[in-house]
Amino acid sequence: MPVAKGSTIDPARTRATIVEAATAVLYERGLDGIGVAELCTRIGVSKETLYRHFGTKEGLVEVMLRQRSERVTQWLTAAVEAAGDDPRDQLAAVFDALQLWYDDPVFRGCAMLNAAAQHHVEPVRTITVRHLDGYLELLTGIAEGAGAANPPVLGRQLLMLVEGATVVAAHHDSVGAGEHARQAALILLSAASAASPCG
Amino acid sequence: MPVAKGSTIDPARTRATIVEAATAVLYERGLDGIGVAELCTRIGVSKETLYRHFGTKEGLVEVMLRQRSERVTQWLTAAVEAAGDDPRDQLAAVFDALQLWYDDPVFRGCAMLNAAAQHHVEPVRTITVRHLDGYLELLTGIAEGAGAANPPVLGRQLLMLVEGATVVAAHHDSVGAGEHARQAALILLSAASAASPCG
DNA sequence: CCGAGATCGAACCGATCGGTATGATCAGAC
DNA sequence: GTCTGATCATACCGATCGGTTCGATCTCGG
Repeated sequence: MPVAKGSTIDPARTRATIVEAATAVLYERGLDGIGVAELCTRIGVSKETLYRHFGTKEGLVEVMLRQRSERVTQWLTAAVEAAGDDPRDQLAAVFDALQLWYDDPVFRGCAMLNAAAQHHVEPVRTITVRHLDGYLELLTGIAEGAGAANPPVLGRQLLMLVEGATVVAAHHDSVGAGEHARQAALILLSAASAASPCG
Repeated sequence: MPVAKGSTIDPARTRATIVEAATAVLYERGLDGIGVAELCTRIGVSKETLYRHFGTKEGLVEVMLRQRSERVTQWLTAAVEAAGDDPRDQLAAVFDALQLWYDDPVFRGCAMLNAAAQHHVEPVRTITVRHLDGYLELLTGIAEGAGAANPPVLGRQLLMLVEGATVVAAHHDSVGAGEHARQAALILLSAASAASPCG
């Protein structure tokens, strides 16, 4: 049932299916936690096909990490846009979305950070840096919209809250992690937006 | 020159030396980034000796992670105690200490989190959870000392800032990460301690 | 001075790793 | 109907993995 036999119209479809399935399996087991042979079995594709599409295991990993980074960032961006124009609502939407992720039974932390923690290879590290760049841009934008005194710094502090909440949810306790981080974020936003306390 | 030949008085010394050296090498290369053979060469010890002391590679990893977790936590605790009685000074001391760590050329993020990100084995995950427990206890104590309205929640939010700052420093940019996190932490502390804003 | 035991170096083990090659099968284009 | 090429299943490759074994060497306690 997987992928399909023969040249089923579409090599691109095969490639997409591989990336899709590999993303789930590699996220669950860890990049080095499963060999190519077993990975292919789980995906339902032959090694020959996988290597023709991606060259090496590393190649597949990079493609899938890039796609995952893009999707997650777009997902968060969409949540922000759906929250309206109030920066406080936008920020709250970020952490509400994160809590939904934390509650997913398959949640295992940020795939890019997990990858960077083990694969010291340069391409993977670059993907992770770009991924955090995307988050930072989104959060700094909210900080700007709120009229923060120093949007880049506030954006970075919010990034720390996002990543910290994700780490705590993944490795300690996910219950209420998003909510607690959201409360903290809103406090920081308020403090940075008021020219002086109680102004 | 390493460890010493024959039964040099002290098997315990050999064991300690192995843990010490393995900690540095495994932190730099990643737990699965180096084989036992090369690891032994770098340490300057024979495989036979390593396996007699630790049974398996996993056994060595667990011993070294436990030791590292204890040391780091004690180091942070000492920094807090040296900062005096003012909770604000104590909290600032935490992030100042962290920034020193981030500036170390060998800094590669939290070893326990890196390990948990790849080794899905239970013992390693347990060590990581205990590690975060230790941080949380320290930070919640500061929150209590500051008379926070809800010390457990504030402690958790501070934990997120600590871990978030470490992630950002390790995988994005270490410059000023500790300082920015410290500013955010102090804002949260103020907000949680004041019964009402500007009270 | 001799035995116990800690260590070393190196050979060795089976398993698994990432990656390649082969031969057959099957779908679609022409 | 035939050719192209995407796919599969399988076998295979050398390298490396974690782990074991062995003989020699050295230190210390008695």
